[in-house]
Amino acid sequence: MLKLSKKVEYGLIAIRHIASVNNQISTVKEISEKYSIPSDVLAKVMQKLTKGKLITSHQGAMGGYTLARGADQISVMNVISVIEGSQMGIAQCFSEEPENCSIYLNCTIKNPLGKIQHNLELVFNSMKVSEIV
Amino acid sequence: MLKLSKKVEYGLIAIRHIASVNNQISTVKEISEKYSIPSDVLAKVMQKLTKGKLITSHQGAMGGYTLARGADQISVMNVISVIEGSQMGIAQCFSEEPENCSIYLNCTIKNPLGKIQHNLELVFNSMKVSEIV
DNA sequence: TTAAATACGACTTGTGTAGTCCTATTTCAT
DNA sequence: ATGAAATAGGACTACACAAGTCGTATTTAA
Ligand code: SF4
Ligand code: SF4
Repeated sequence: MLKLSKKVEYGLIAIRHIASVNNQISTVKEISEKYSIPSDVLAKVMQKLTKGKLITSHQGAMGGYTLARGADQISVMNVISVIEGSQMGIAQCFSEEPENCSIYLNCTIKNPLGKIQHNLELVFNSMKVSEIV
Repeated sequence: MLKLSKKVEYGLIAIRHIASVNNQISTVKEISEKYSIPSDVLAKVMQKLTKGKLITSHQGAMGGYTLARGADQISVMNVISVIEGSQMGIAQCFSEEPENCSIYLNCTIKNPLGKIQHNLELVFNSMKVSEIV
């Protein structure tokens, strides 16, 4: 609970790695071996990051990945959103239809939790990959 | 991912409720009906909050629960810790033995994630139940 | 003595996480 | 052309956790 998924961690490690080698093209094999990450899992993470336009893929032999923008313009929140495929929500009613929560109408904590949600967004948005290198 | 559990939400709703009726004794039945919470689930949540000394139980007929301290001295973090039974950790290495993570030695993001962890703790610690009433 | 309440363990069901396996496609280099 | 190196992506398994249900024991006021 309240834990980042391994996929997100792998994504952060990979992006930070590419930034650390000055945005030179990097492969899944290279990264997975260097950080002991299962290559199949990392491969799918990279594909999601590509679809999310955080990195750019270069297919074929001698291919790999490079960053799609500066490391100072990629936040932890960006990585979370792209990999999870949805907005981060501290409670059900923030990430899906509020009506899905059977308690919604009687709920007395959604507003205060909204404040917490907002503060968490500030934290994740303000931490950029460039600070991690 | 990064979502509070229903147990925690139920705990917050219950504690807020007791505070809202000026710390008068309140029963599981009363709270579960008022907020449409499954009573069995709420019952176990209340037992955990009791063991965690956030609320006090009064057994037997005419029994129920009251707060064990002022609503301004119960934080959202307190509720999370007591109900989850462990410290909140944004990554495995913050809530259990770091060695459990097979990547730990090669991990390049644990320090930056530590900063995020610290900021999240600030957010959850600063929000008190008294602000929710 | 009875009824109302908490205490607590066992169980089921559903969802999500992490990882594996297999195949297709793209592209560079020979 | 061909083969090797790389990304693309679907199908599947194993496991852990979340949420809820059920049954029973214990406590205590009236
Ligand atoms: S409505 Fe209340 S209970 Fe339902 S998800 Fe939002 S916060 Fe949680
Ligand atoms: S060590 Fe790195 S990868 Fe392992 S849990 Fe901590 S942060 Fe996540």
